[in-house]
Amino acid sequence: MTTIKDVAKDAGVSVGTVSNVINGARVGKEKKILVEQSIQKLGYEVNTLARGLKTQKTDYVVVILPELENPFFSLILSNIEKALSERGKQIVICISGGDAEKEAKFINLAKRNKIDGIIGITYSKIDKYLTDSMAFVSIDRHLRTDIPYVSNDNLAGGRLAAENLCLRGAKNLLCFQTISSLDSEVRNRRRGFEQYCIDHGVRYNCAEFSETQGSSIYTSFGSRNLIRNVLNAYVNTDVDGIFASSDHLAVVICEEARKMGKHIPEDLQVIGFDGLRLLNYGSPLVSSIEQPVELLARTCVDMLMKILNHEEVHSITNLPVRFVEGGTTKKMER
Amino acid sequence: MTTIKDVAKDAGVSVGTVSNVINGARVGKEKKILVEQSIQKLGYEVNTLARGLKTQKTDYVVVILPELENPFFSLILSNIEKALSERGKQIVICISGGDAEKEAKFINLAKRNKIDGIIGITYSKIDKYLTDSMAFVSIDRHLRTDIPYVSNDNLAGGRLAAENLCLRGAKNLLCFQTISSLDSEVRNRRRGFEQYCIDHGVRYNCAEFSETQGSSIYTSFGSRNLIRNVLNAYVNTDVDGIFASSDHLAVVICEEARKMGKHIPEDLQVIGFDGLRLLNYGSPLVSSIEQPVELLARTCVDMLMKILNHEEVHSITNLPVRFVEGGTTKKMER
DNA sequence: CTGTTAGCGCGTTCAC
DNA sequence: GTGAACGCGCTAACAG
Repeated sequence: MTTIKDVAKDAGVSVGTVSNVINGARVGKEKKILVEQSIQKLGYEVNTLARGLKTQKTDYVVVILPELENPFFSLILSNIEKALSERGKQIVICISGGDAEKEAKFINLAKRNKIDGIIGITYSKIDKYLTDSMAFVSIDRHLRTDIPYVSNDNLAGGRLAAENLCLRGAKNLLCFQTISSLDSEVRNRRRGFEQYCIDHGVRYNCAEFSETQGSSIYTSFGSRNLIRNVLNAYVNTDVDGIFASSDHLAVVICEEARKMGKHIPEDLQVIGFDGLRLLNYGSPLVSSIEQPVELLARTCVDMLMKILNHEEVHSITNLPVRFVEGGTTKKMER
Repeated sequence: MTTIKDVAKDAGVSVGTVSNVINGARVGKEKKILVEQSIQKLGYEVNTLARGLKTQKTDYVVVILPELENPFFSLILSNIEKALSERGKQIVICISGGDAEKEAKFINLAKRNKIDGIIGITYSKIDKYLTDSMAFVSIDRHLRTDIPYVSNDNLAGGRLAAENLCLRGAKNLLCFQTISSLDSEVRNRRRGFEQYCIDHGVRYNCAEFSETQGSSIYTSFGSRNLIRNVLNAYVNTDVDGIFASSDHLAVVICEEARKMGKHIPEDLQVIGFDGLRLLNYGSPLVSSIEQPVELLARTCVDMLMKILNHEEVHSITNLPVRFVEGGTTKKMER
């Protein structure tokens, strides 16, 4: 392996000068050319470990995600990757499976490895593992007062869902969500939903179920039986509009309701949350409140950059959402 | 930050002894306990940069992927992550967008950063960027004779597709694929398809289209017009069975064919490749040849570990595939 | 501008 | 079994 010393010797200058050339400091024209030639000739490349040891920085950013098989998370990762790579940062992924210990382990590793910062979407209790020294941006979750977080306008999203069900003729609504949602900003989806119903005198109920721990806690496919049971309790009442706390849940609800003989959207309208699309590109899977994933990712990354730059940052929780028509709600006249 | 020196001082031993404790070398019992206590007390953690500088290893592995928004790739990443994290490796992701330069840049970065190895699924010409010194495992692509690769049994997959179309009554088949597929092992899908047709005297055609470069080259949603044109040329012949080289393509073909008035699977049966499912968990999106993604990932990782271990490895190209029923082929009597 | 040098934190010789 | 000293490759501070 060729080092900075070899280059210095070959170019007939000192290592300091070589270092200056590499890092764009002012260097005399001729020496600079000499050094560049030697670098070319020897095929020299900086050893970022040595550099990091000195500077305590690595240009790595850890992204913590509960899952990758859930398209919503891979979509977020994809967008974060774009924004981060534009900033010259590389991404180390941590797939936590919702396991707080694994998250903690990774945060520790990140510290040891002198990772520049962390962007995390986490629903477990990791507050105590976070040292003040780490640059951390949270998504959809308020972790600690000193940790900024970014989320869409969940309150407006919930309201929007209720409103769109009502506009399409639903009279008796149901808010259907997972327990784990209760922990995070996501709970505001329900709040917004309830607000609208109360403000407009709409009949409504709220149902929730706890997802089974394990392989696919964020997918709602593992908990199909639970969902079926909850749904059973409502399907034969005159509930005619359901707001599900995620598209995953909405898809399963639609499937199960159809099995129970319901026609969607004629008998029962369903609105999900996230705005997922077929293969991430095609048509919406269900009618939904769409999250601005790209903006969300970009906002997180900007925020992290500011922190690394020692600028002051504040949480942002009002990223705009919108209703998208996906075939599980009735068409509206214009 | 507390260093190994601090621990040594606190424990009243030398740094060498502390190092030995950390790395499990033989150390006197009492001193060992002393050191461990100090480590606890001071909250000491090894600086992996300093260690890496010395050992030239980092426990990082780069995974190169064309895209993340394509569920097939995120599924692969998910499975690779599982296998790799079991081995104590961390993952740095490189999303290339099919850009050879970006891939090259990352391979270089990996070298500079003393990354342990690379697992890559790449369709561009990166042969020349690969230095012999890097541990590299390729997926679905034969890059160079000295670089091992892993792929499923594409030949059998193609045959299986043709066979299943025929078993379900299709008489005039069409193999529909993208140009970019031609470059890699994926081309064997067509070969297998043709083999079966020739062996069994089945009428068949092959159509291909070149995907537009850009944002979503692997998704087949950007190239909808092209697909439509190709399809148009065949849809009014008596073609009644299509084998698409990916599920993405199959989905678009189905949509477009339906728009053209075809009923699927009655008038036209379609089989894709990959075995993607709704939201990665639900029912198959289309009838398809399913890839053993988990096995594929595990095989890659095992192979990489062997390389790092200086064991000899050989390419594996016969991972088993199977047909999955997804509603775009007719039901078969049993 | 340029060269010299002192660490960054750790692993690894050797002597003992 | 233990400790002192050296070097991994680089940056930054300083002196010239």
